[in-house]
Amino acid sequence: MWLIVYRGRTSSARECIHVKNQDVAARLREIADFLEIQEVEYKPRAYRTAARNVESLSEAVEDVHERGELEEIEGVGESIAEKIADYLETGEMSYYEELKADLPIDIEAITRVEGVGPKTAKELYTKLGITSLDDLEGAAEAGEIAELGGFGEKSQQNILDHIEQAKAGEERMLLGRAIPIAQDIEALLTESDAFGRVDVVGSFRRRRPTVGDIDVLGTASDPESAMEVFCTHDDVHEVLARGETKSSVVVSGDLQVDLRIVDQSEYGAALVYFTGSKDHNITLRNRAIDREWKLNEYGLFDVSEADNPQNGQRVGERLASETEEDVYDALDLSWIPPELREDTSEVDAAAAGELPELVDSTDIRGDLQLHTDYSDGSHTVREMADAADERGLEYVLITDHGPHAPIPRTLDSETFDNQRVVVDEINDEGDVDVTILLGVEAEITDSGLEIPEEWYEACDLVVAGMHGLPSNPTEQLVHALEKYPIDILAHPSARLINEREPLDLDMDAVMQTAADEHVAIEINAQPKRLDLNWQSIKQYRHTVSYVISTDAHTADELDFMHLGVS
DNA sequence: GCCGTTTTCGGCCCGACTGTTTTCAGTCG
Repeated sequence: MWLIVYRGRTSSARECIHVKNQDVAARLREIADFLEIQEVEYKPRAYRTAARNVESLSEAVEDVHERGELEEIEGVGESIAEKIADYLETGEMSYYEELKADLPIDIEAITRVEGVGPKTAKELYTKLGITSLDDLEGAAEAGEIAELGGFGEKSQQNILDHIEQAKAGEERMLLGRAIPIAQDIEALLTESDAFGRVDVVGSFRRRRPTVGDIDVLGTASDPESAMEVFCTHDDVHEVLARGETKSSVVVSGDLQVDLRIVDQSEYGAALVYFTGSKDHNITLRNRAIDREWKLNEYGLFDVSEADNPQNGQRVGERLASETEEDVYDALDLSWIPPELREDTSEVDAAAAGELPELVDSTDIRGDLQLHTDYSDGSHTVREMADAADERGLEYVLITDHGPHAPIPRTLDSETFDNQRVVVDEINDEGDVDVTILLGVEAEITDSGLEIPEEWYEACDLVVAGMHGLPSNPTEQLVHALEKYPIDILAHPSARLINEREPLDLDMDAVMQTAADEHVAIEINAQPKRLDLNWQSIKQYRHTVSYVISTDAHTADELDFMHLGVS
Protein backbone atom coordinates (compact mmCIF):
# COMPACT_ATOMS: atom_id res chain seq x y z
CA MET A 1 0.00 0.00 0.00
CA TRP A 2 1.34 3.44 -0.80
CA LEU A 3 0.08 6.95 -0.78
CA ILE A 4 -1.00 8.54 -4.00
CA VAL A 5 1.22 11.58 -4.16
CA TYR A 6 1.08 14.71 -6.23
CA ARG A 7 4.39 16.04 -7.31
CA GLY A 8 3.57 18.77 -9.75
CA ARG A 9 3.73 18.60 -13.50
CA THR A 10 6.74 16.38 -13.94
CA SER A 11 5.41 13.31 -12.24
CA SER A 12 1.89 13.68 -13.56
CA ALA A 13 3.22 13.93 -17.07
CA ARG A 14 2.46 10.57 -18.50
CA GLU A 15 -0.77 8.74 -18.79
CA CYS A 16 -1.66 8.00 -15.22
CA ILE A 17 -0.06 4.74 -14.23
CA HIS A 18 0.86 3.71 -10.69
CA VAL A 19 3.17 6.23 -9.13
CA LYS A 20 5.56 3.65 -7.79
CA ASN A 21 5.86 2.02 -11.20
CA GLN A 22 6.89 5.38 -12.57
CA ASP A 23 9.38 5.92 -9.76
CA VAL A 24 10.99 2.56 -10.42
CA ALA A 25 11.05 3.24 -14.16
CA ALA A 26 12.62 6.66 -13.56
CA ARG A 27 15.43 5.12 -11.46
CA LEU A 28 16.10 2.48 -14.10
CA ARG A 29 16.25 5.13 -16.81
CA GLU A 30 18.73 7.18 -14.81
CA ILE A 31 20.86 4.09 -14.31
CA ALA A 32 20.78 3.66 -18.09
CA ASP A 33 21.96 7.25 -18.51
CA PHE A 34 24.81 6.81 -16.03
CA LEU A 35 25.93 3.58 -17.70
CA GLU A 36 25.78 5.25 -21.08
CA ILE A 37 28.07 7.99 -19.81
CA GLN A 38 30.51 5.29 -18.73
CA GLU A 39 30.23 3.93 -22.26
CA VAL A 40 29.05 0.56 -20.98
CA GLU A 41 27.71 -1.42 -23.89
CA TYR A 42 24.23 -2.95 -24.06
CA LYS A 43 23.33 -2.49 -20.42
CA PRO A 44 21.74 0.93 -20.98
CA ARG A 45 19.41 -0.61 -23.51
CA ALA A 46 18.54 -3.42 -21.09
CA TYR A 47 17.70 -0.92 -18.33
CA ARG A 48 15.61 1.19 -20.69
CA THR A 49 13.67 -1.80 -21.89
CA ALA A 50 13.01 -2.83 -18.31
CA ALA A 51 11.97 0.74 -17.43
CA ARG A 52 9.49 0.88 -20.28
CA ASN A 53 7.96 -2.45 -19.36
CA VAL A 54 7.65 -1.59 -15.68
CA GLU A 55 6.01 1.69 -16.60
CA SER A 56 3.46 0.06 -18.85
CA LEU A 57 2.42 -2.60 -16.33
CA SER A 58 -1.30 -2.61 -15.80
CA GLU A 59 -0.85 -3.34 -12.11
CA ALA A 60 1.33 -2.07 -9.27
CA VAL A 61 4.91 -3.31 -9.45
CA GLU A 62 4.65 -3.86 -5.69
CA ASP A 63 1.95 -6.46 -6.24
CA VAL A 64 4.17 -8.23 -8.76
CA HIS A 65 6.99 -8.16 -6.23
CA GLU A 66 4.78 -9.53 -3.47
CA ARG A 67 3.96 -12.50 -5.67
CA GLY A 68 7.69 -12.96 -6.31
CA GLU A 69 7.17 -12.49 -10.04
CA LEU A 70 9.38 -9.51 -10.88
CA GLU A 71 11.40 -11.64 -13.30
CA GLU A 72 8.21 -12.42 -15.18
CA ILE A 73 8.18 -8.82 -16.37
CA GLU A 74 9.50 -8.66 -19.93
CA GLY A 75 13.07 -7.37 -19.97
CA VAL A 76 13.55 -7.84 -16.23
CA GLY A 77 16.02 -10.56 -15.27
CA GLU A 78 17.69 -11.57 -12.06
CA SER A 79 19.85 -8.49 -11.72
CA ILE A 80 17.26 -5.81 -12.43
CA ALA A 81 14.68 -7.67 -10.35
CA GLU A 82 17.03 -7.46 -7.38
CA LYS A 83 17.40 -3.73 -7.87
CA ILE A 84 13.65 -3.21 -8.08
CA ALA A 85 13.13 -5.31 -4.94
CA ASP A 86 15.81 -3.27 -3.20
CA TYR A 87 13.92 -0.08 -3.99
CA LEU A 88 10.50 -1.43 -3.01
CA GLU A 89 11.80 -2.80 0.29
CA THR A 90 14.11 0.01 1.38
CA GLY A 91 12.87 3.05 -0.51
CA GLU A 92 16.29 3.36 -2.14
CA MET A 93 18.03 1.61 -4.99
CA SER A 94 21.57 1.25 -3.73
CA TYR A 95 23.08 0.61 -7.16
CA TYR A 96 21.51 3.85 -8.37
CA GLU A 97 22.73 5.72 -5.30
CA GLU A 98 26.29 4.50 -5.94
CA LEU A 99 26.24 5.62 -9.55
CA LYS A 100 24.78 8.95 -8.52
CA ALA A 101 27.45 9.42 -5.86
CA ASP A 102 30.13 9.04 -8.56
CA LEU A 103 28.43 11.54 -10.83
CA PRO A 104 26.21 13.76 -8.70
CA ILE A 105 24.17 15.35 -11.45
CA ASP A 106 20.44 15.63 -12.04
CA ILE A 107 20.72 13.58 -15.18
CA GLU A 108 16.98 13.21 -15.67
CA ALA A 109 16.35 16.96 -15.69
CA ILE A 110 19.40 17.93 -17.72
CA THR A 111 18.77 15.39 -20.46
CA ARG A 112 15.22 16.69 -20.71
CA VAL A 113 16.69 19.67 -22.55
CA GLU A 114 16.14 19.04 -26.25
CA GLY A 115 19.46 18.05 -27.80
CA VAL A 116 21.24 17.32 -24.53
CA GLY A 117 21.85 13.66 -23.80
CA PRO A 118 23.93 11.73 -21.24
CA LYS A 119 27.28 12.31 -22.96
CA THR A 120 26.76 16.04 -23.16
CA ALA A 121 25.60 16.13 -19.53
CA LYS A 122 28.81 14.39 -18.44
CA GLU A 123 30.93 16.78 -20.50
CA LEU A 124 29.20 19.79 -18.96
CA TYR A 125 29.73 18.42 -15.46
CA THR A 126 33.40 17.59 -15.98
CA LYS A 127 34.30 20.89 -17.57
CA LEU A 128 31.94 23.32 -15.87
CA GLY A 129 30.65 21.47 -12.82
CA ILE A 130 27.07 21.67 -14.03
CA THR A 131 24.79 19.46 -11.92
CA SER A 132 21.33 20.99 -12.36
CA LEU A 133 19.11 22.84 -14.79
CA ASP A 134 19.81 26.08 -12.91
CA ASP A 135 23.58 25.54 -13.29
CA LEU A 136 23.06 24.84 -16.96
CA GLU A 137 21.01 27.96 -17.51
CA GLY A 138 23.55 30.09 -15.63
CA ALA A 139 26.47 28.76 -17.65
CA ALA A 140 24.66 29.26 -20.94
CA GLU A 141 23.64 32.80 -20.06
CA ALA A 142 27.22 33.59 -19.03
CA GLY A 143 28.45 32.32 -22.39
CA GLU A 144 30.61 29.64 -20.82
CA ILE A 145 29.27 26.80 -22.90
CA ALA A 146 30.15 28.29 -26.29
CA GLU A 147 33.76 28.55 -25.08
CA LEU A 148 34.08 24.79 -24.61
CA GLY A 149 35.74 22.63 -27.22
CA GLY A 150 33.17 20.61 -29.10
CA PHE A 151 30.49 23.20 -28.37
CA GLY A 152 29.69 26.44 -30.13
CA GLU A 153 27.27 29.34 -30.20
CA LYS A 154 24.52 27.18 -31.65
CA SER A 155 24.78 24.55 -28.94
CA GLN A 156 24.61 27.23 -26.29
CA GLN A 157 21.66 28.97 -27.92
CA ASN A 158 19.88 25.64 -28.27
CA ILE A 159 20.19 25.08 -24.54
CA LEU A 160 18.82 28.56 -23.79
CA ASP A 161 15.95 28.01 -26.21
CA HIS A 162 14.83 24.79 -24.58
CA ILE A 163 15.60 25.20 -20.91
CA GLU A 164 12.18 26.62 -20.00
CA GLN A 165 10.51 23.65 -21.62
CA ALA A 166 12.78 21.30 -19.67
CA LYS A 167 11.99 23.09 -16.42
CA ALA A 168 8.28 22.72 -17.05
CA GLY A 169 8.65 18.98 -17.45
CA GLU A 170 7.10 16.81 -20.07
CA GLU A 171 3.39 17.00 -20.40
CA ARG A 172 1.77 14.77 -22.95
CA MET A 173 -1.14 16.32 -24.76
CA LEU A 174 -4.60 14.79 -24.46
CA LEU A 175 -5.63 12.97 -27.61
CA GLY A 176 -8.87 14.92 -27.63
CA ARG A 177 -6.91 18.16 -27.76
CA ALA A 178 -4.39 16.94 -30.31
CA ILE A 179 -7.00 15.74 -32.77
CA PRO A 180 -8.13 19.16 -34.07
CA ILE A 181 -4.51 20.35 -34.31
CA ALA A 182 -3.46 17.24 -36.21
CA GLN A 183 -6.47 17.50 -38.50
CA ASP A 184 -5.62 21.13 -39.29
CA ILE A 185 -2.07 20.20 -40.22
CA GLU A 186 -3.22 17.24 -42.26
CA ALA A 187 -5.70 19.44 -44.14
CA LEU A 188 -3.11 22.14 -44.72
CA LEU A 189 -0.61 19.71 -46.23
CA THR A 190 -3.21 17.76 -48.18
CA GLU A 191 -4.54 20.94 -49.76
CA SER A 192 -1.04 22.06 -50.75
CA ASP A 193 0.05 21.11 -54.28
CA ALA A 194 3.42 20.10 -52.89
CA PHE A 195 2.04 16.98 -51.20
CA GLY A 196 0.62 13.78 -52.54
CA ARG A 197 -0.58 11.51 -49.81
CA VAL A 198 -0.58 12.67 -46.17
CA ASP A 199 -1.26 10.63 -43.03
CA VAL A 200 -0.91 11.36 -39.35
CA VAL A 201 0.85 8.34 -37.86
CA GLY A 202 2.58 7.54 -34.54
CA SER A 203 0.76 7.28 -31.23
CA PHE A 204 -1.94 9.52 -32.72
CA ARG A 205 -2.85 6.88 -35.28
CA ARG A 206 -2.74 4.24 -32.55
CA ARG A 207 -5.16 6.48 -30.62
CA ARG A 208 -3.22 6.49 -27.41
CA PRO A 209 -4.98 8.58 -24.72
CA THR A 210 -2.16 11.12 -24.87
CA VAL A 211 0.37 12.05 -27.52
CA GLY A 212 3.90 13.38 -27.04
CA ASP A 213 4.15 14.75 -30.55
CA ILE A 214 2.42 14.51 -33.90
CA ASP A 215 4.09 12.36 -36.54
CA VAL A 216 3.14 13.06 -40.13
CA LEU A 217 4.00 10.94 -43.14
CA GLY A 218 3.71 12.22 -46.69
CA THR A 219 4.70 11.83 -50.31
CA ALA A 220 5.90 14.69 -52.49
CA SER A 221 7.19 14.90 -56.04
CA ASP A 222 9.33 17.85 -54.97
CA PRO A 223 10.35 17.23 -51.35
CA GLU A 224 12.11 20.57 -51.03
CA SER A 225 9.01 22.63 -51.69
CA ALA A 226 6.98 20.28 -49.49
CA MET A 227 9.40 20.94 -46.62
CA GLU A 228 9.09 24.65 -47.33
CA VAL A 229 5.31 24.43 -46.91
CA PHE A 230 5.64 22.42 -43.73
CA CYS A 231 8.34 24.53 -42.07
CA THR A 232 6.95 27.95 -42.90
CA HIS A 233 3.19 27.73 -42.45
CA ASP A 234 1.48 30.26 -40.17
CA ASP A 235 1.32 28.12 -37.06
CA VAL A 236 5.03 27.21 -36.96
CA HIS A 237 6.63 28.71 -33.85
CA GLU A 238 10.02 27.09 -34.22
CA VAL A 239 11.87 24.86 -36.64
CA LEU A 240 13.82 22.23 -34.69
CA ALA A 241 15.28 20.46 -37.71
CA ARG A 242 14.92 20.71 -41.44
CA GLY A 243 16.30 18.14 -43.83
CA GLU A 244 15.49 16.69 -47.22
CA THR A 245 13.25 13.92 -45.96
CA LYS A 246 12.66 14.78 -42.31
CA SER A 247 11.78 17.96 -40.46
CA SER A 248 10.50 18.88 -37.02
CA VAL A 249 8.62 22.01 -36.01
CA VAL A 250 6.84 23.31 -32.93
CA VAL A 251 3.30 24.62 -33.37
CA SER A 252 0.69 26.18 -31.05
CA GLY A 253 0.35 24.58 -27.67
CA ASP A 254 4.07 23.67 -27.61
CA LEU A 255 3.27 20.66 -29.71
CA GLN A 256 6.10 19.16 -31.75
CA VAL A 257 5.22 17.98 -35.23
CA ASP A 258 7.57 15.71 -37.17
CA LEU A 259 7.24 15.23 -40.91
CA ARG A 260 8.80 12.46 -42.87
CA ILE A 261 8.61 12.37 -46.67
CA VAL A 262 8.93 9.01 -48.34
CA ASP A 263 8.60 7.51 -51.78
CA GLN A 264 5.12 6.45 -52.86
CA SER A 265 6.38 2.95 -53.64
CA GLU A 266 7.61 2.58 -50.04
CA TYR A 267 4.65 4.21 -48.36
CA GLY A 268 3.31 1.04 -46.77
CA ALA A 269 6.60 0.17 -45.08
CA ALA A 270 6.88 3.74 -43.83
CA LEU A 271 3.31 3.64 -42.48
CA VAL A 272 4.12 0.48 -40.55
CA TYR A 273 7.39 1.89 -39.28
CA PHE A 274 6.07 5.27 -38.16
CA THR A 275 2.83 4.01 -36.68
CA GLY A 276 4.80 1.91 -34.22
CA SER A 277 4.80 1.38 -31.29
CA LYS A 278 8.51 0.93 -30.81
CA ASP A 279 7.98 -2.48 -29.25
CA HIS A 280 5.59 -3.56 -31.97
CA ASN A 281 8.22 -2.57 -34.54
CA ILE A 282 10.94 -4.49 -32.75
CA THR A 283 8.75 -7.58 -32.69
CA LEU A 284 8.10 -7.22 -36.42
CA ARG A 285 11.78 -6.65 -37.15
CA ASN A 286 12.80 -9.68 -35.17
CA ARG A 287 10.26 -11.69 -37.09
CA ALA A 288 11.97 -10.48 -40.27
CA ILE A 289 15.41 -11.30 -38.88
CA ASP A 290 14.26 -14.85 -38.09
CA ARG A 291 13.67 -15.27 -41.83
CA GLU A 292 17.03 -13.68 -42.79
CA TRP A 293 15.11 -10.60 -43.86
CA LYS A 294 15.40 -6.99 -42.87
CA LEU A 295 12.56 -4.57 -42.14
CA ASN A 296 12.98 -0.81 -42.08
CA GLU A 297 10.98 2.24 -43.14
CA TYR A 298 11.90 1.56 -46.79
CA GLY A 299 10.60 -1.94 -47.04
CA LEU A 300 10.98 -5.58 -46.22
CA PHE A 301 14.09 -7.07 -47.82
CA ASP A 302 15.53 -10.56 -48.20
CA VAL A 303 19.15 -10.11 -47.16
CA SER A 304 20.09 -13.81 -47.05
CA GLU A 305 22.21 -13.33 -50.19
CA ALA A 306 23.49 -9.87 -49.32
CA ASP A 307 27.18 -9.43 -48.54
CA ASN A 308 26.68 -6.81 -45.91
CA PRO A 309 23.05 -6.58 -44.79
CA GLN A 310 23.79 -3.81 -42.26
CA ASN A 311 25.05 -1.56 -45.00
CA GLY A 312 22.51 0.72 -46.58
CA GLN A 313 18.78 1.31 -46.51
CA ARG A 314 17.70 -0.94 -49.36
CA VAL A 315 19.92 -4.01 -49.29
CA GLY A 316 18.90 -7.32 -50.81
CA GLU A 317 15.76 -8.30 -52.64
CA ARG A 318 12.66 -6.22 -51.94
CA LEU A 319 9.78 -8.38 -50.71
CA ALA A 320 7.21 -5.74 -49.83
CA SER A 321 6.82 -2.02 -49.20
CA GLU A 322 3.94 -0.48 -51.17
CA THR A 323 1.10 -1.04 -48.73
CA GLU A 324 0.82 -1.99 -45.08
CA GLU A 325 -1.08 -5.11 -46.08
CA ASP A 326 1.84 -6.17 -48.32
CA VAL A 327 4.32 -5.86 -45.45
CA TYR A 328 2.21 -7.73 -42.90
CA ASP A 329 1.25 -10.34 -45.46
CA ALA A 330 4.88 -11.02 -46.40
CA LEU A 331 5.56 -11.63 -42.71
CA ASP A 332 2.68 -14.14 -42.67
CA LEU A 333 0.55 -11.80 -40.62
CA SER A 334 -2.89 -10.39 -41.19
CA TRP A 335 -3.11 -6.61 -41.21
CA ILE A 336 -3.10 -5.32 -37.64
CA PRO A 337 -5.30 -2.33 -36.77
CA PRO A 338 -3.15 0.58 -35.48
CA GLU A 339 -4.89 0.63 -32.09
CA LEU A 340 -3.56 -2.88 -31.41
CA ARG A 341 0.09 -2.19 -32.31
CA GLU A 342 1.35 -2.02 -28.75
CA ASP A 343 3.20 -5.34 -28.58
CA THR A 344 0.62 -6.92 -26.32
CA SER A 345 0.49 -10.26 -28.15
CA GLU A 346 -1.18 -8.83 -31.29
CA VAL A 347 1.60 -10.16 -33.55
CA ASP A 348 1.03 -13.72 -32.31
CA ALA A 349 -2.70 -13.26 -32.78
CA ALA A 350 -2.18 -11.96 -36.31
CA ALA A 351 0.07 -14.93 -37.09
CA ALA A 352 -2.62 -17.32 -35.87
CA GLY A 353 -5.37 -15.44 -37.71
CA GLU A 354 -6.99 -14.69 -34.37
CA LEU A 355 -7.12 -10.92 -34.27
CA PRO A 356 -10.31 -9.70 -32.63
CA GLU A 357 -12.92 -7.76 -34.55
CA LEU A 358 -12.77 -4.24 -33.15
CA VAL A 359 -15.70 -2.09 -32.12
CA ASP A 360 -16.27 0.68 -34.63
CA SER A 361 -18.03 4.02 -34.26
CA THR A 362 -20.77 2.70 -36.53
CA ASP A 363 -21.50 -0.01 -33.94
CA ILE A 364 -22.54 2.60 -31.39
CA ARG A 365 -26.30 2.83 -30.91
CA GLY A 366 -26.67 4.75 -27.69
CA ASP A 367 -25.00 6.74 -24.97
CA LEU A 368 -25.53 5.78 -21.33
CA GLN A 369 -24.16 8.74 -19.45
CA LEU A 370 -24.98 12.37 -20.07
CA HIS A 371 -25.78 15.40 -17.96
CA THR A 372 -28.24 18.27 -18.26
CA ASP A 373 -28.88 21.55 -16.49
CA TYR A 374 -30.57 19.57 -13.72
CA SER A 375 -27.06 19.17 -12.33
CA ASP A 376 -23.78 20.31 -13.90
CA GLY A 377 -24.66 20.05 -17.59
CA SER A 378 -25.03 23.11 -19.80
CA HIS A 379 -28.09 22.12 -21.80
CA THR A 380 -31.68 21.13 -21.15
CA VAL A 381 -33.04 17.61 -21.47
CA ARG A 382 -34.78 18.70 -24.67
CA GLU A 383 -31.56 20.15 -26.13
CA MET A 384 -29.60 17.00 -25.30
CA ALA A 385 -32.37 14.89 -26.83
CA ASP A 386 -32.23 16.93 -30.04
CA ALA A 387 -28.44 16.67 -30.15
CA ALA A 388 -28.62 12.89 -29.70
CA ASP A 389 -31.26 12.73 -32.41
CA GLU A 390 -29.06 14.72 -34.81
CA ARG A 391 -26.27 12.22 -34.22
CA GLY A 392 -28.54 9.30 -35.06
CA LEU A 393 -28.46 7.69 -31.62
CA GLU A 394 -31.27 5.24 -30.84
CA TYR A 395 -31.26 5.86 -27.10
CA VAL A 396 -29.61 7.97 -24.41
CA LEU A 397 -29.60 7.74 -20.63
CA ILE A 398 -29.86 11.03 -18.76
CA THR A 399 -27.70 10.70 -15.64
CA ASP A 400 -27.60 13.87 -13.62
CA HIS A 401 -25.66 13.81 -10.36
CA GLY A 402 -27.43 12.50 -7.29
CA PRO A 403 -26.97 13.76 -3.70
CA HIS A 404 -23.46 14.05 -2.21
CA ALA A 405 -21.69 14.57 -5.53
CA PRO A 406 -19.02 17.21 -4.95
CA ILE A 407 -20.67 19.83 -7.16
CA PRO A 408 -22.93 22.80 -6.32
CA ARG A 409 -26.14 21.52 -7.85
CA THR A 410 -27.41 17.97 -7.58
CA LEU A 411 -30.75 16.24 -7.99
CA ASP A 412 -33.15 16.08 -5.04
CA SER A 413 -36.51 14.31 -4.83
CA GLU A 414 -38.39 17.26 -6.29
CA THR A 415 -36.10 17.90 -9.26
CA PHE A 416 -35.74 14.19 -9.94
CA ASP A 417 -39.55 13.75 -10.14
CA ASN A 418 -39.74 16.83 -12.31
CA GLN A 419 -37.09 15.45 -14.66
CA ARG A 420 -39.02 12.17 -14.92
CA VAL A 421 -42.05 14.16 -16.14
CA VAL A 422 -39.96 16.09 -18.69
CA VAL A 423 -38.41 12.88 -20.04
CA ASP A 424 -41.80 11.16 -20.32
CA GLU A 425 -43.22 14.15 -22.17
CA ILE A 426 -40.43 14.12 -24.75
CA ASN A 427 -40.83 10.39 -25.29
CA ASP A 428 -44.63 10.71 -25.57
CA GLU A 429 -44.48 13.57 -28.04
CA GLY A 430 -42.40 11.39 -30.29
CA ASP A 431 -40.86 14.23 -32.29
CA VAL A 432 -37.33 13.01 -31.67
CA ASP A 433 -36.24 9.67 -33.05
CA VAL A 434 -34.34 8.71 -29.93
CA THR A 435 -35.55 7.00 -26.77
CA ILE A 436 -34.78 9.06 -23.69
CA LEU A 437 -34.03 6.91 -20.66
CA LEU A 438 -33.84 8.39 -17.21
CA GLY A 439 -31.16 7.41 -14.77
CA VAL A 440 -28.93 9.03 -12.22
CA GLU A 441 -25.20 9.17 -11.57
CA ALA A 442 -25.30 8.15 -7.93
CA GLU A 443 -22.37 9.09 -5.73
CA ILE A 444 -20.51 6.26 -4.03
CA THR A 445 -19.55 7.47 -0.55
CA ASP A 446 -18.27 5.73 2.55
CA SER A 447 -21.92 5.25 3.57
CA GLY A 448 -22.77 3.60 0.30
CA LEU A 449 -25.19 4.92 -2.27
CA GLU A 450 -27.32 7.54 -0.63
CA ILE A 451 -30.18 8.01 -3.06
CA PRO A 452 -33.86 7.73 -2.15
CA GLU A 453 -35.12 4.16 -2.26
CA GLU A 454 -37.91 4.97 -4.75
CA TRP A 455 -35.38 6.20 -7.34
CA TYR A 456 -34.26 2.66 -8.03
CA GLU A 457 -37.73 1.87 -9.28
CA ALA A 458 -38.11 5.17 -11.13
CA CYS A 459 -34.77 4.92 -12.93
CA ASP A 460 -34.39 2.96 -16.14
CA LEU A 461 -30.74 2.35 -15.21
CA VAL A 462 -28.59 3.37 -12.25
CA VAL A 463 -25.06 4.59 -12.90
CA ALA A 464 -22.75 4.86 -9.89
CA GLY A 465 -19.48 6.71 -9.70
CA MET A 466 -16.93 7.93 -7.23
CA HIS A 467 -15.60 11.49 -7.32
CA GLY A 468 -13.88 11.73 -3.96
CA LEU A 469 -10.53 10.26 -2.93
CA PRO A 470 -11.30 7.75 -0.18
CA SER A 471 -8.53 5.94 1.67
CA ASN A 472 -10.08 2.54 1.00
CA PRO A 473 -11.59 2.82 -2.48
CA THR A 474 -11.62 -0.92 -3.19
CA GLU A 475 -13.74 -1.60 -0.11
CA GLN A 476 -16.15 1.19 -0.94
CA LEU A 477 -16.58 0.11 -4.54
CA VAL A 478 -16.99 -3.57 -3.74
CA HIS A 479 -19.45 -2.78 -0.97
CA ALA A 480 -21.52 -0.52 -3.23
CA LEU A 481 -21.57 -3.02 -6.08
CA GLU A 482 -22.71 -5.80 -3.74
CA LYS A 483 -25.32 -3.90 -1.77
CA TYR A 484 -27.08 -1.68 -4.30
CA PRO A 485 -28.85 -2.37 -7.60
CA ILE A 486 -26.26 -0.62 -9.74
CA ASP A 487 -26.32 -1.20 -13.49
CA ILE A 488 -23.17 0.62 -14.59
CA LEU A 489 -19.99 1.55 -12.75
CA ALA A 490 -18.80 4.89 -14.14
CA HIS A 491 -15.11 5.79 -14.73
CA PRO A 492 -13.83 3.08 -12.36
CA SER A 493 -10.32 4.37 -11.64
CA ALA A 494 -11.37 8.04 -11.33
CA ARG A 495 -8.15 9.12 -13.03
CA LEU A 496 -7.86 12.55 -14.62
CA ILE A 497 -5.00 12.43 -17.07
CA ASN A 498 -2.24 14.94 -16.18
CA GLU A 499 -4.23 15.97 -13.10
CA ARG A 500 -5.05 13.08 -10.84
CA GLU A 501 -3.59 9.61 -10.48
CA PRO A 502 -6.00 6.68 -10.64
CA LEU A 503 -7.35 5.36 -7.35
CA ASP A 504 -5.15 2.73 -5.76
CA LEU A 505 -7.57 -0.11 -6.51
CA ASP A 506 -7.48 -3.86 -6.33
CA MET A 507 -8.84 -3.98 -9.86
CA ASP A 508 -9.17 -7.78 -9.85
CA ALA A 509 -11.56 -7.56 -6.90
CA VAL A 510 -13.58 -4.72 -8.38
CA MET A 511 -13.96 -6.41 -11.76
CA GLN A 512 -14.83 -9.79 -10.28
CA THR A 513 -17.48 -8.21 -8.05
CA ALA A 514 -18.90 -6.31 -11.02
CA ALA A 515 -19.08 -9.56 -12.97
CA ASP A 516 -20.79 -11.40 -10.08
CA GLU A 517 -23.30 -8.58 -9.61
CA HIS A 518 -23.94 -8.13 -13.35
CA VAL A 519 -22.73 -4.55 -13.31
CA ALA A 520 -21.39 -3.20 -16.60
CA ILE A 521 -18.13 -1.26 -16.57
CA GLU A 522 -18.03 2.12 -18.21
CA ILE A 523 -15.44 3.19 -20.73
CA ASN A 524 -15.72 6.93 -20.23
CA ALA A 525 -15.01 8.90 -23.41
CA GLN A 526 -14.12 12.24 -21.80
CA PRO A 527 -10.64 13.18 -23.12
CA LYS A 528 -9.31 13.63 -19.59
CA ARG A 529 -10.70 10.34 -18.31
CA LEU A 530 -10.63 7.57 -20.93
CA ASP A 531 -11.33 5.38 -17.95
CA LEU A 532 -11.30 2.30 -17.75
CA ASN A 533 -7.88 2.49 -19.40
CA TRP A 534 -7.14 0.43 -22.50
CA GLN A 535 -4.76 -1.98 -20.77
CA SER A 536 -7.38 -2.98 -18.21
CA ILE A 537 -10.15 -3.13 -20.80
CA LYS A 538 -8.15 -5.80 -22.58
CA GLN A 539 -7.27 -7.59 -19.35
CA TYR A 540 -10.87 -7.93 -18.15
CA ARG A 541 -12.65 -8.29 -21.47
CA HIS A 542 -13.69 -11.85 -20.72
CA THR A 543 -14.73 -10.99 -17.16
CA VAL A 544 -17.10 -8.04 -17.48
CA SER A 545 -19.34 -6.27 -19.97
CA TYR A 546 -18.48 -2.76 -21.08
CA VAL A 547 -20.49 0.27 -22.08
CA ILE A 548 -18.94 3.25 -23.85
CA SER A 549 -20.38 6.56 -22.65
CA THR A 550 -19.50 10.17 -23.37
CA ASP A 551 -20.43 11.57 -19.94
CA ALA A 552 -21.40 14.61 -22.02
CA HIS A 553 -21.96 17.84 -20.11
CA THR A 554 -22.79 19.78 -23.27
CA ALA A 555 -24.46 18.80 -26.54
CA ASP A 556 -21.16 18.98 -28.42
CA GLU A 557 -19.52 16.55 -26.01
CA LEU A 558 -21.68 13.78 -27.45
CA ASP A 559 -19.00 13.84 -30.18
CA PHE A 560 -16.46 12.44 -27.71
CA MET A 561 -17.87 8.99 -28.39
CA HIS A 562 -15.16 8.16 -30.92
CA LEU A 563 -12.49 8.66 -28.22
CA GLY A 564 -14.13 6.03 -26.07
CA VAL A 565 -14.40 3.74 -29.08
CA SER A 566 -10.66 4.22 -29.78
C1' DG B 1 21.90 -7.12 -18.53
C1' DC B 2 18.53 -9.86 -21.11
C1' DC B 3 17.15 -13.59 -23.92
C1' DG B 4 16.44 -18.16 -26.87
C1' DT B 5 10.53 -23.16 -32.16
C1' DT B 6 17.83 -23.40 -34.70
C1' DT B 7 21.45 -20.50 -29.12
C1' DT B 8 22.37 -21.04 -21.63
C1' DC B 9 26.65 -18.07 -25.17
C1' DG B 10 26.73 -14.59 -28.29
C1' DG B 11 24.19 -11.79 -30.04
C1' DC B 12 21.54 -7.23 -29.17
C1' DC B 13 16.73 -2.27 -34.44
C1' DC B 14 17.94 1.21 -37.45
C1' DG B 15 18.29 5.56 -39.86
C1' DA B 16 18.01 11.04 -40.13
C1' DC B 17 19.67 15.45 -38.64
C1' DT B 18 22.80 18.73 -36.26
C1' DG B 19 26.96 20.88 -35.02
C1' DT B 20 31.32 20.70 -34.93
C1' DT B 21 34.07 17.57 -36.59
C1' DT B 22 38.04 17.60 -41.18
C1' DT B 23 35.15 12.00 -41.08
C1' DC B 24 31.84 11.72 -37.01
C1' DA B 25 29.65 11.48 -32.38
C1' DG B 26 25.61 12.59 -30.09
C1' DT B 27 20.79 12.85 -30.02
C1' DC B 28 16.34 11.62 -31.31
C1' DG B 29 12.46 8.89 -32.63
